[in-house]
Amino acid sequence: MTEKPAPATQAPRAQRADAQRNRARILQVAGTVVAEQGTQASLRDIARRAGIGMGTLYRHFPTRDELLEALLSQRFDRLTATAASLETTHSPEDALTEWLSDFATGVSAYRGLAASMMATLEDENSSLHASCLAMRQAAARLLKNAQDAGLVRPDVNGTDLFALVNAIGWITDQAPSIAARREHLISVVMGGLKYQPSP
Amino acid sequence: MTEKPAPATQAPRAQRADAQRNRARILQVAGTVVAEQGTQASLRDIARRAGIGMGTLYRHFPTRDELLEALLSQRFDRLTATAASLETTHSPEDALTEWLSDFATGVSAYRGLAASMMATLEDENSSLHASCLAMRQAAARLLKNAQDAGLVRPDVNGTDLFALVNAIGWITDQAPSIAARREHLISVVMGGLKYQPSP
DNA sequence: ATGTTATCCGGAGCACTGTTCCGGTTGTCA
DNA sequence: TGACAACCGGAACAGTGCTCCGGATAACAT
Repeated sequence: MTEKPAPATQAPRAQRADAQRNRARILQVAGTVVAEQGTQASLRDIARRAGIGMGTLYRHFPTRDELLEALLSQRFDRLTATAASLETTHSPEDALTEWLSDFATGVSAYRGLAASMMATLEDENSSLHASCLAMRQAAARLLKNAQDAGLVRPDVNGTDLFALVNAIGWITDQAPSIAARREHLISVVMGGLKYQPSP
Repeated sequence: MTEKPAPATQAPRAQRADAQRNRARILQVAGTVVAEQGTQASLRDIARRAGIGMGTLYRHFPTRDELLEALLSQRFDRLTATAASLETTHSPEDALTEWLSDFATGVSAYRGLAASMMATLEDENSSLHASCLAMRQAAARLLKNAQDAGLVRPDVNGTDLFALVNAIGWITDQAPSIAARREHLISVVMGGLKYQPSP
């Protein structure tokens, strides 16, 4: 067998400067294009407008999800942190209400974002899956607090909550006339979450 | 001006037999394929499996919506009739509840159906738009009856209702784990519709 | 039975998509 | 200064929706 002459832990070369430049440029352009066209934006278009080739884009982000993840991870992390913060500073009811409103606003940042998140819910290989999980768990804590305080139906779980809010997020980027009623629709669903003793 | 020598109302030739055969075959195959792949099924695939060319398919159904409309119109009409019937035979609350459950079942018939309906909500040129409208209006009547009886929040309109049910329909074909909780999610939203006096 | 012709058929073609692959270039380190 | 791994960019492939048109043919008139 031919052994490597190099040391056991072969240190990989540092990332080249042009690679760093390209990655940054891709992210910058992708932010613009996704804001324009939604999460289903043409990858070829992103590459073209960034002045690079398809190969370059795919090497940096082998998957659309990985590109989205790079664009959205800060947003997710912020929402996770906000949940933890609200948990200590607000009442269970206010914390949940406020966080959901915050989340719903974020979902509307990019058209198609709700669909992208749902698509990766059960795909553990997706990058978005990982970054969503922490956020979902943080939200589930807020939910549980509200349930323990008797303010929310006990038969709703974290996945239900996530699904409902994403459903609202999705429906509101189907038609402008519905987007205008987003807050209203959220209030209806929130009312449905509230605990209702059987008559 | 050159007048037509033919009679004033020039009778068009009868539709050819092969055209009728092809149309029927397209509908049959489209039903199968859409059941398999959802409303975004490949039109080329439908044509191929029907043993016809793309031109034939597009002449019979110039738009995907027109094909869907042909597949779904009976379903829509039935839901409209059901609404009218329930209005006379059931209490306002039961009528609304039962109809929504019926509608929600229908939305799950084809994957992507909720998205297709929403996409044509504001596109008056779409065939689905027309066939949906009567159904939506019938549903709006049920809603109004329930509101007049003080059973549903008065600030919900027919579009809100349609949006909410479609949102549930959409979310349930995003992931199997959520589809399993469809009835549950519907009950939460229904709870939110119920009138809640301010505390 | 035969001829005319409107109607219909089917696929080639266009512009687009996501994704893979590879020959040539270039930055980096010895 | 060289060597070479890392990197670049685009060609290529298979798929999509949709349009267009030369040729086949069913329905009608004679």
